[in-house]
Amino acid sequence: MDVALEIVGGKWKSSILYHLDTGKKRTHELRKLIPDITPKMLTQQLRELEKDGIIHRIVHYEIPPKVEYEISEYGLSLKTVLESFCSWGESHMEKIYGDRSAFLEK
Amino acid sequence: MDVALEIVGGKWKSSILYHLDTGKKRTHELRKLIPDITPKMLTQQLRELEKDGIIHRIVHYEIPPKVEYEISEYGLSLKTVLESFCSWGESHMEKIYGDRSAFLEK
DNA sequence: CTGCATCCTGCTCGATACTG
DNA sequence: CAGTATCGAGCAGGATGCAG
Repeated sequence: MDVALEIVGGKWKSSILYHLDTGKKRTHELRKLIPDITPKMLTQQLRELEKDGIIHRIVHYEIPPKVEYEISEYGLSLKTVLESFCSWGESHMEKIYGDRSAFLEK
Repeated sequence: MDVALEIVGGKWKSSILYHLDTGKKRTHELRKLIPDITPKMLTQQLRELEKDGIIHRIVHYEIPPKVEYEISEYGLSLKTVLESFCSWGESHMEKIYGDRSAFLEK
């Protein structure tokens, strides 16, 4: 349990995984998709996910640099679990706040 | 997602839920089951779980005091999700460390 | 464009001692 | 037995500036 939490527990990891689910993404694309994340945190969380084998880091040696990230095959096994976890969170949220907008106003 | 993480994210909540799964427990029983937890943290985490509607707090007004905690009906819906999440963590752990003992030595 | 290094802040959690 | 209060440490996370 703790092991699993360490992997998804980072403040931004769920967001990153959520967006990578749509397909391979470049670093800058992720920044736009997650506006509030700082470059540092993005890199840091990506490194951790990579270290855990959840995502792949694909470096293209060009000028300007180009780096892409995608969910690994192993990461896909996590995705399934995360989805059920996430949908529980959603229904819980609705129970508490009535609807999503009320929460976002926080 | 973040909503769900806030609920299970506490350092001890998963342990507490795990033990309460076996049935109603008194405060002191939980302390024995989770030796490293301090009284403060136990109470704090229990209060948060109670606030989120995951567990029930049953107070018996006696001398000496007697308080019991049990998983609520709503908490049961979380349990299912947690179990799949947890078993993913276990298989991940085995992939990384080979087996459990290697992890516990950390 | 991408990523690292540095410094700093805030929150979570731990230790300890105390009340009803 | 159950819970609270206070203090302090550690670490994840934010801001900023620099490098390849």
